Amino acid sequence: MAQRGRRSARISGDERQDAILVTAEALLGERGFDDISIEDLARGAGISRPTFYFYFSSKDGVLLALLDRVITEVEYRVGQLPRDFDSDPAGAWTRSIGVFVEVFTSHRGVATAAIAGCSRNEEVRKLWSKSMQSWADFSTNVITSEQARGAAPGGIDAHDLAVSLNLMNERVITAVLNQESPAIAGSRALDVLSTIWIRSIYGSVHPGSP
Amino acid sequence: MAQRGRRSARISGDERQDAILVTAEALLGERGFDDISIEDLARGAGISRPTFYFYFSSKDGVLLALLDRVITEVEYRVGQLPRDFDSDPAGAWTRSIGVFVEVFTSHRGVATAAIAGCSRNEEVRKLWSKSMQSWADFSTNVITSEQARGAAPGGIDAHDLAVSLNLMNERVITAVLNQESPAIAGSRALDVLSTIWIRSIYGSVHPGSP
DNA sequence: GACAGAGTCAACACTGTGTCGAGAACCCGG
DNA sequence: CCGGGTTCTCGACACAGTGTTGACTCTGTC
Repeated sequence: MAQRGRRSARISGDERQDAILVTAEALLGERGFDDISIEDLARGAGISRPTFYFYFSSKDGVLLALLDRVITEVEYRVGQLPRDFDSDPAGAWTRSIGVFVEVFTSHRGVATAAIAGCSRNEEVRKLWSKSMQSWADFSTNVITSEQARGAAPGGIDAHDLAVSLNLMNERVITAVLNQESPAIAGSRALDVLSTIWIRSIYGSVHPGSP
Repeated sequence: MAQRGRRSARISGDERQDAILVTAEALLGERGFDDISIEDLARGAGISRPTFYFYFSSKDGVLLALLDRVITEVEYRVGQLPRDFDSDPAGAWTRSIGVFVEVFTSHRGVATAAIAGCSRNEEVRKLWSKSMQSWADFSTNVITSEQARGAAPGGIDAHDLAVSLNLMNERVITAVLNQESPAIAGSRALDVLSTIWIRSIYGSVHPGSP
């Protein structure tokens, strides 16, 4: 059955759609989103420019699809993590932040294009902000319960703290990925970020030790 | 001498240049940079589109000039501040951060357009990164000396910490100005940011008390 | 073997950017 | 007051990129 006839005379729609995504992610690895035209994507996928519009309504539609996959990967990997904030707070925070660092690093082009795209496109902004919101909510809950059990001091609203720290992560990671200056060394990013999270949540250098 | 003759028959070049800047800042108050065309700027300044190019080489040139003025204002106001980090660390940090919050808030449109523009334009990026670098260097020096005099604990590189906190400020302030979600309330921003700075620099909730 | 639908693309319309070259207004020394 | 350089102005053009339209070609199905 495999390969009925000689070959599928025409490449299927799904393959084409995928070819566009693959081309886009590849091109995003070598240049910025703005320097990629729809023509480039179409050519890379072996179709003409108008045909591109059969699969995506715009260049941003492609970015949206790519971003969606990256976010799903983060959600999945964070979901796999143990929730041992009360037994090992420092380790638990570090592991969560580590997922972001790793996933965004392995999809550098998509991550930077998507975050830059937030200022330009409504839908990209919506999708990204939805995720940021869910991560911030998760952090808020953990911080609130750490404050409730007396492990973390009050003096700051848990939600404000959670949002600010998540925004910091976003910005610091983008700076690293873009090789901006100033930025910090990629190899130290995780360490630096978790230190700041822990110090500002627990108000002390070594939390957890009773 | 005032108003020699009847009036300058033609408006001077400097006035035109200024009219463009004024128009740009006004329009940035009501819509995003991408939604403003060179035509809009020219019309606002009472000139034709080609004439615009006599004064600025592109739309980004205008943004660059506006950003430059904002940065100068921050530098000036930070320079006026007392440098009393050893007698009142919390207050000193809060006052510095407060300058950023105030100046960027009062030039909301320029600030958000410029920061978004970094991902698009080389020169805007250069200018912004130069300033970020100088603020990060300043913070690094203060943190280093706080660590040296034993007021702040080690365990984190002063420069890494300084850069990350400055990037956090940038991102949190932009989120507030853009009314993003998640973001924090503008009225609490200064408080939240300084709390995070102080906790992560001093590793404790109340620094300075010997 | 014709019909439906999925897929394809040449050609077009439009928007915005940037350039060119001809000219108008202005300034100053002679 | 005149001539010549400088500053300033804009109509007309060239161009790149986006998005649309309408006709055409497959491919599987009844």
